[in-house]
Parts: sequence; structure tokens; C-alpha cells
Amino acid sequence: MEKNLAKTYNPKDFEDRIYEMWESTGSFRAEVDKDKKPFTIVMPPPNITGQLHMGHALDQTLQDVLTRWKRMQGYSALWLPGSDHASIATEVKVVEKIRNEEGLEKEDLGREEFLKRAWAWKEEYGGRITRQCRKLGDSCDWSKERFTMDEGCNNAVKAFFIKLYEKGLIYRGNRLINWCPECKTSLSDAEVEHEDRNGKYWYFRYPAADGQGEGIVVATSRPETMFADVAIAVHPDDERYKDMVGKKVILPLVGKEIPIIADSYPDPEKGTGAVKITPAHDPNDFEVGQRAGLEMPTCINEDATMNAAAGKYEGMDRYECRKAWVADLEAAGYLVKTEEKVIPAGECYRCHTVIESMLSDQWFVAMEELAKPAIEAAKKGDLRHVPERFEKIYLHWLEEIKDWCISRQLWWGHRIPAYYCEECGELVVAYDTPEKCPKCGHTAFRQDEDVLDTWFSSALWPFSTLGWPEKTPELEYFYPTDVLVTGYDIIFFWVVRMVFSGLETMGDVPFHDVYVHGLVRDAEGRKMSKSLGNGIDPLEVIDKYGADALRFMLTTGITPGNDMRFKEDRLESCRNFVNKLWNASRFVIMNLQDEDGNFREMAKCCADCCGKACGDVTNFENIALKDEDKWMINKVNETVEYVDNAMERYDLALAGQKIYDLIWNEYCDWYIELVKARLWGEDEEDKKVVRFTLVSCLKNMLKMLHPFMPFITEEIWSYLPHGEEKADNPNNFLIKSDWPKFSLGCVFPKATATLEMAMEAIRAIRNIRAEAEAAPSKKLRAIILTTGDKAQTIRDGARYIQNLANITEITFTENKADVPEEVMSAVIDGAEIYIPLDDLVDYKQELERLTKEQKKLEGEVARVKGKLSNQGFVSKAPEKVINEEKEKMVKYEEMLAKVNARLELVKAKV
RNA sequence: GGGGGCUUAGCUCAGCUGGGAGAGCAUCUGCCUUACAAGCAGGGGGUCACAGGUUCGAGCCCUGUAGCCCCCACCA
Repeated sequence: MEKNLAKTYNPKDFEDRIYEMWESTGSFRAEVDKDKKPFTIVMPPPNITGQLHMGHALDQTLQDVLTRWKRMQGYSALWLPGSDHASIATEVKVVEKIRNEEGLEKEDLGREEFLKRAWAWKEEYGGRITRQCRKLGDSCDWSKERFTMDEGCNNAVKAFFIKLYEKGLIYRGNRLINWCPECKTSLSDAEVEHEDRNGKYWYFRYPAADGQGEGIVVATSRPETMFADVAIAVHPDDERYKDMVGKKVILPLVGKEIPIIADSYPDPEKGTGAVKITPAHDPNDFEVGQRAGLEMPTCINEDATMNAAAGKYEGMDRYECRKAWVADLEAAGYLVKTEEKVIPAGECYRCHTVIESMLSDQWFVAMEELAKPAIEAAKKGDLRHVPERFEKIYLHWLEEIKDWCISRQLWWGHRIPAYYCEECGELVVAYDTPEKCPKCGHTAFRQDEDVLDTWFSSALWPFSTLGWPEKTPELEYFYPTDVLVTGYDIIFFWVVRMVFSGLETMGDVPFHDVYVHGLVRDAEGRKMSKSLGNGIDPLEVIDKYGADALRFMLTTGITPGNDMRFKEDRLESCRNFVNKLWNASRFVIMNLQDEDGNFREMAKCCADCCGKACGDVTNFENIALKDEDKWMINKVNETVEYVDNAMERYDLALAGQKIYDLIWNEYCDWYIELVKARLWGEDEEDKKVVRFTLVSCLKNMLKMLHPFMPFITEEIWSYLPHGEEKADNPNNFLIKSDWPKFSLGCVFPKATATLEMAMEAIRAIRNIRAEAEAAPSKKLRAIILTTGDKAQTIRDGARYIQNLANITEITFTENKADVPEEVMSAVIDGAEIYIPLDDLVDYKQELERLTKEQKKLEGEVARVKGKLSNQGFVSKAPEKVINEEKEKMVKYEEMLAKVNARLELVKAKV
């Protein structure tokens, strides 16, 4: 009874089973092991609000490839998974849910009850993504799974907050912040997106208070903020307004008198050169106001309606007010002119409502001191961006950084560990509610209502997940992590903050490398989004094509840092590749077994041979390898070296491509075809050699492919012979196997030359066959005219030519006279091939083909000649390059001469 | 306003430190050859956006131009 892979590849038959097998045997577990080097990746925690999308699939597959690769290289490879509480995003979802299902607002429920619902949401949906990750094959250590709001993370958040507070780096202040009127919370600068919108400049005249002169004209794009104007500013050097500084103007219709002040902020070139100053609703004006010691009244409420300062407009929405107010001003004759203008507006990154600059009491992190070491780390090279260009973005952000507003007027999140004495209002920052007030001794405290920015806890992720602030063995061993894999869209939110937080708490960068990937776009190049409905569900793709195909498509179809388009045809071609591997493996397994499904004997590399064709052999003296075996072993060996180099550079795409070529183009198209004759022959000893080579090469290919396609490779692995070891022993799983090593013992130059020449001859004959329209099954004879140093090489390859070009008999000769009249021909480097075709000889075809060949060779000869006769080239180019060119010269001239001679003959026949 | 990316075969994209243009898909021809038609064999198809420059030599380096895209930016 044969024990082989199923006749058709069907990923559903084994993917879940294999994953379950890995997980239940603890194959993903990474332990503190002093005998191994650590390799660590922390997974960017997906939001608990979301579902797995293609972005995650890409991000995670990249991490999984790296983790599996390092694990096989013998590292204690930890890929630490988790999810993010996503304060604002989750709160919005939960509010929506309560509104839809219970018809209640969160205020109706109260904080405690609301948080119960939020946790229930977390329980219900929080695990959704992590369950979906398993479908992808993610080999993360689930035993270490974390949540940004679990107890440990909460401790870390408090510890970090208190540490910064005590250093004076966290402070509470009344400053201008970004306010989202929809989400009703403050936002950090990073959470504001800038979008150009069509708007206007309105030019209004502010009449002089003393009635003298024309007053002053100022332009504004936000007339509704005029109610909070406290001054008009002009540049001190602006001649136009020099005399007016110090005088007063009247706020039109409002009637309030405001001064004209001089400040360096106004740009005389812009607008009228005079700027209205509204410190409570504009960041620049705020600074002017601070410098000039101005009042800072507000006129807009937290819900973007006008407040009492707006007089009769009180209660109106800010935009309605704008309309009415402008109309009234115009009617009263204050509007001088309007101008259409594109105005960049700040929007909330969650709901895209235009944010309002507001004066507000909030908590801030002072950034200057924290940013410095983070900048240094990148400049010194402790932190490396791949690709490099992203370092610029990182540095730019840090160099321009302003203090970080970290308090949010939300309920779902880490509550700020700040307490106010009910008696005297004294502020105490502490882990828990203080016993008594250090100032007045009172014992009643009120905790700050606000929660922290989600990114405050994400910033600690690389070490809070390893136990910080405790000094755990895991933290000691796995930190700093090795690489952070993420999309370029969250460098500001996250990468930057992890770096300065890591440096601050641990005194070391949280990771050495940042591997930045792009976005997965749809087939038309659009961003995948819910609103467009063009998202492609990874689970559906896996269902249709299998996880291995999806993973291979995602990891090989990209250039680091660049976006990719999701094209179904590429997915299909990846699936075809998986299928190809499946079938090739089926062929190998079939030939390994006897009728009862027992493994037949294989060649042994030495007396102590484990008998599993491990492929780690470096000395093949004990195995009677034939040239094609050596050639194949050499190809695998070369690929090992190439793949290692590519992987080190995070060039997964090139590594994957190379493995693809090795498996399909070398192993399947050539090697398997080459050894079929031996497998079906009589030489039992030789069959053992073939089995050995087939299996050992396949094993090494499976190993190299495993990080990319974990499921199918593990499944095939389980069908291969493993000597005395049991295939179901977890230690013997492919996931735990050793990564192949490049070996000089696997380089076989002579065999490789033989195979390459034979392959050239085979291609030439196949070509003749196709053009002469001779059926592939038609047996042909060949006469090969060859002299010189390549003569022996092609003679050595006779067997291959016979087999793969379907030639019954090859005659080698050095004498042109031995070539029959009625033949078709081809010239390859070092030999001329003649095929007697009897009645099939088509000289017209032959003439065409030879003419084409002649043109090509003439071109080559001309090119090489040109180079070599160029004095500059000969004197300046490296010797190696010159020699190569000289060799080509000889080769092409010889070939051309042969083609020309043959062409003469054929012409005569036509 | 500042910064970055892209422009290579009909389509989607690779091309590492400059030394004879590649892949997948599509297309054409012939094959159900005992692992695989999700396949096999053979073929066609490119002024590497444009213009200069450096170099013996440029898809690759420099300068400029054009088109597409992205990010950042205090929005009078």
C-alpha cells in the first residue's frame, strides 16, 4: 500500500491539521535558552476592532518568514503576538453598538457600565484576528500573547507615566490642542491628517477706534473665530502699518476695541500683511498671544457650536455661524472682498471631521529631551531602516516634534494615574489612589477622568510584553528585539514612540532594524478600504488558493517599502507553483517506496550514515554520484548561498524567486527528467544514488521554502524518510529542522559544465524538432561535430541528449565528411549538431533559422570587437572583464564561421 | 512651501555595489510524453519617460524636464 500524497493538491486537507500539530506540540514556543542566541520580533498588535485584512496578512507573513528562518538557523526565535485596545476606535464602535442595540448614549450608562460593555466587546471580538492569524500559518508564541490593556501592560503604562512625571517630562498644562468635535476628545499632532479643501479668504475692514483713517483690513479664512479676536498683528518693519501700531480698532459689529500690535509673525507678503489674532483658536495666534500677554477668550464649544461670545449666534454650528456672520458683515459694509482659496484643513484620522484648535487643560509629554537620543540612535546606526530612505521620515518627525498631548476625553483606555485631593485640589501621581493628601492630609481623592492616548501604551510594547517594569529573564534575554516589521503609515504613531520610550526605560533601542513595507492595493492600484468596498479578504483567498499560495504571493511580489497591487493572476501562478511542488514530491515519494509503502534503500554517505538522505553531506566520496546528481546538488548549494544573502538584506522577494526557480526550472524541468531513465533502469545500486539525491535535494529545497510556504513543506516533509527517527516526533518536524548550509564540498565544476553543454544541445535539438514540425515522439538520430577542449564535455553529456531530446543514436565526429547531406543543423558553443531528418528536412526553415542565428552572432561579434578595439576599454577596464570579452570574441567568431559555412550549403539547397 | 517614490515587454513588476535587458500573466506553435493540462516543449515581443552630463562603458551615478502617486507643513 502506497503511502503518498493525495493525487491532487488540496490545501484544506492539511493546513488546519498541520497548524494544530505545531501548536499542540509547542513548536512555536521560544524559551530563554542561554545556549542559543535570541531572535525576537514583537507583532504590531492588530486592533481588537478589526478583522484580518490584506495589510495584516502581508505584515504578518513577512514576520513569520523571518521568524521561521531564524528558528531554523538555531535561534531561540520569539515572535510575540498580541492585540491593541485601540482606545478611540474601539470606543466609537462600542458607542455605536450601544446606540443601535439599546438606544442609549454612553453617558446614559455611566463610565462603569460602559466599560463593562467595552470589555465584553473585547472578549467577543478581541480574539477574532488572532484566530485568523492561525489560518495564515503565523508561528507566533501564543503562550506569550498579550493585550495592550492587560494587567502587565497597565502596570507598565503607570510605571512609565510616573517615571516621566517624576523627571518632569510629563506635565499638565492649559495649551492649544487638536480637538475633534465629533469624537469629543483631544488628539495628538500625529492623529491629525491634513487635507486640502476649497475655501475662501474674506477681507474685512476693522474700523479705527478713534475714527481717524480707514482702519485696517485683514483677511481670514475663519470669520467665525472673530468673536475671540483680541488683537490685530502687523510686522514691525511693515511701513504700511508702522504708524498704526499701538492704536486700536473696533471688532466689526461686535464693537469691542482691540489693539494693533507689532509681532514678527505676520508676513507682509501674505494677505494684507495684517493678521487678526485669535489665541484660543489658532496655534500661531496662541504664540503671539503668549508673547504679547493677551487675553485668550474662546468662542467655540467642544461640540463645534458657538458659545456666548458669539452673541446672537450662540448655539449655532460653527459653519452655519460663518455663513450668517459673513452675510451680516457684508450687509453692514465691512466685507471688502473675497477670494477663492484652497485651504489646508486638519482632520481627525478616525472620523475625518475638521479638527478645531482649542485651548484646553491636558496632559503632555515634553518631547525635546526624549527625542534627542532617538535621533542619535538612528544617526549612530543603532537603529537601521530598511529601506534606508525611511530614516529621513523618522528623523524629520523627531526633529520637528512638539510636545505630545497624551490625555484623551474617552473612557476606554488606560486611565491617567493622577489623583486630585477633594479638599485642596493637590495633584498626586501614583500607582493607586493615595492614602492621604501630602498637603492637607485629607483622604478623599478623585482620579483624573481622562485616559491615555492608545499610542502611549503601544509605545511600550517591545518591553512591556516581556515583563517590564519587572526585571524578568525574558526581558533580559529577548530585549532589544531584532526587527520591527511595519507599514510606512505608522512610523510616526508608533516606531518613533517605541524608540524614545525604549531608550528612556531600557537604555537601549527597542529593535535594531525597522523593516518597512508598503500597502497592499487593489488591482487598479487603489487603497483597499471599507468605504470603497474593494478590500480582499485574506480568509477567502486562503479558502480558494491556500495559505501557502497567498503567503508566497505576498512575500515575493514586493519590493521593500513599495506598495503592491493585488492581482489574482499572480495568486494563481503561486498556487500553480505550490501544485508543482506537490506533484514533484509525489513523484519522488512514489519512487522511494516499494509496493508495500516501505522505503527502499538509499545510498549512504558513510558508515555511520543516518540513512535519511539528510543532505548535510559535504563529502560524497562514498556515493557514486553521476554528473546530473552533482549538478543538482551544486544548484541547491548555490541557492543556499544566494538565499542566505538575500534574507540577510531582508530581500525576501529575491530569495523566494530563487527558490521558485530552483524547484521548478532546475529540479522539476531538468533533474527529475534526467533521472527518470535511471529510475526505470536495471542498475539497482544506481537507483539508490538517485533516490539519495532526489531526497536530499528535495529536503533542502523544502527547508528553504518552508518559511515562505510552511504548510505544504511540512506536509511533504512528513512523507519523506527520516531514518530511524519517527516522523511524528515534534523534534523532527520541518519547522524545527536545521537551515541548510552552503558547502564547498557541493561545488562540482566539471559536472556542471557537462550538464550545461548538454542542456544547450538539447535545447538546440528541441528547437530543430519544433521548427521542422517533427513530432516530439519521433525518434531521431544526431551527428555531433566537435573538436577542441569542449569535445569531451559534450561527449560526456551524450546520455542526457539522447534521453531528453529523444535521440536514438548519437555519432560524435571530428570530421565534417561524416555529416550526411540531408540534415538540419544548429551551432552551439563548441559543437555543431546535425539531425538527419530524411523526408522532413525543410531547408527553407533551416535557412530562416540560420539567418537569424547569423544576425545574432554578427551582432555579438561586432559588439565585442567594438569593445576590444576601444583603446579606453582595453586600458581602463578591469582585466577580468577584458578577458571575458576576449573569450566571447573567440567563441562567437567560431560559431559565426560555422553558421556561415552551413548557410552556404543550405542556400544552395533551397 | 519641504521631502520622498514611481515611469523597464500588451498587463503587473524584478533588476544587488555601473560590464552582454529578466520573471509571472497574456499571446503564438506543437504536445493529454507512465509527478503535474494548476502541465510539457518551442517561439514572438522592450529607442529601460525625455534631455543633457560623468565614464572605456549607464536601466543603474549626477543635473534638469515632464507625467503619475505619496508623505510632511502654523489653514491671516
